[in-house]
Amino acid sequence: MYIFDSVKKEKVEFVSLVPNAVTMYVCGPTVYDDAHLGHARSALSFDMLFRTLKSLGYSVNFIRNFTDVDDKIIKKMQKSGKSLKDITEYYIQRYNEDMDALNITRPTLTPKATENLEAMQDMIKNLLSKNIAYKISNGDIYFDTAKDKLYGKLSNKVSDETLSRIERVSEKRSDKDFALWKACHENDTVCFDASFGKGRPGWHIECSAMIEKHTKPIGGYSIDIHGGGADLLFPHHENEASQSRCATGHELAKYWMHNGFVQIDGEKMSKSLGNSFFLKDILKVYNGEIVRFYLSSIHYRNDFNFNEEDLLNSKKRLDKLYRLKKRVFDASVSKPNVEFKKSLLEAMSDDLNISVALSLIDEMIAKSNELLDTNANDKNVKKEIMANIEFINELLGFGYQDPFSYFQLGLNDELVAKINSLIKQRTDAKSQKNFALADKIREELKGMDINIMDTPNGTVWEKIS
RNA sequence: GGUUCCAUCGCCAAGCGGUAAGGCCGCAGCCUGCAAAGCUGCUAUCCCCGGUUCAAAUCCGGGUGGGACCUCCA
Repeated sequence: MYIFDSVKKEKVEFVSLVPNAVTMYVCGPTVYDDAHLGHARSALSFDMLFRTLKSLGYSVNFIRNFTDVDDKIIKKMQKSGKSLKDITEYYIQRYNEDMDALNITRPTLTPKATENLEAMQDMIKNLLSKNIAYKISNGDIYFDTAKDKLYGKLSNKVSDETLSRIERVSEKRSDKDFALWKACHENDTVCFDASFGKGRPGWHIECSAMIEKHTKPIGGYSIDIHGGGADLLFPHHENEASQSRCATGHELAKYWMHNGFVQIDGEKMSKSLGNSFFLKDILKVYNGEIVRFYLSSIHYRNDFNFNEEDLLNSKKRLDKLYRLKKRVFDASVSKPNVEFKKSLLEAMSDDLNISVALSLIDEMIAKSNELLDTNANDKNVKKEIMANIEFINELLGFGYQDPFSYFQLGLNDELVAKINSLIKQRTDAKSQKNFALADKIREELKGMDINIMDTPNGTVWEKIS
């Protein structure tokens, strides 16, 4: 397995801390709103890593957190009058629903910040006792970045210019110091007790504390892989790495991986620009698997430019897989083709090279169709093809639907009945050599986005686009 | 301003020093009543200029043009 380490900035061979086992931690969402395309991309990227590692035989401990205490959530509380728990539980459920729709595997552990306050407080106490953290007059506790000689080595991004952009708090020892604990003020509703004063945790401390709590350090590292969106490298991951290093004496992660951003029609997607695409809006129009296939079709480190035209094009590629599946649907599953399985796994083992993987699948589809053209009833051929598709699903997470219902997505019973009736009429017309009428009916179906195909076993149809 | 990534066929997109994968679109053929689907074949010398090398889309230098991060963000 080779992965691109975004700290070393090069592709490196992955060697797990413990043989045959991997611990990976990915920064999850702050749950104050519905999940957008960016959340999907991140989850999808690491889902594919998760699946690939498992297929390679590793037992994988995959942790992804929920940030369920945060200023943005508090703002939402004030606006809506709802409780913190009402808001976060709702959006956690929404997040899970949306990710499930994309067939994203649930991590082995999904800790919440509010359920790990003790671990955070322990780490803050630890840092205070070492005089690496300090309290200012309003009660806030800051991390003293000057105490960590390695601060900045992760993102390589801490210049004076950069610092001038970070929020200035006069009592901070240095502008780069960041909050570990934000003290309660008179009107604050979200307050947790701690020996060093009531308050709530800063953002960065939660990941460090949860990793520390849920994993066992080995070989100088807490975990094998730490992942997240490209924007998190600085300051979030820099700060995480620094506070963990200072608190525990060892490094946080052996490898760091960051997924690229999603743009919409060439524009950056962000809350402030107001062009944020919620997953739920897309899922109303397109089946989750189609969205998954599209979003995963480009290498995880590249920027992804989302647009509907490309989505529709990528769907055509997935259609071909399902047409093949239709041809073998009645076969049981045997073992996948050895060469195919090996090459697919090899592609994904090369820093998740999905493009090569997809081209291998296209190749398999063409070969299989050819085989079926000449050996239509060879059970062993069919079984192997089914097994190939099954393996694609295991490794890449698509191809799992019933092939017939896949081509009927978005249709209700009434429409299906009408389509079948039209096809019957056309078949009758054909048998009477009334091709003019048959073609007219075909046109009518096409107007309904229905494609028909005459096969030796009768006329079959598909919903297109 | 600092840091950083990228530029490959009409569109999407691999490639990581050894002579340009794949998909969409298009064209031709087989198949078909005609189609559709499927199969087969065809379609690029890699933004520009230098350099290193027997050999560069791939490495180095310089341009040009985009993007991202540096503020909450996946």
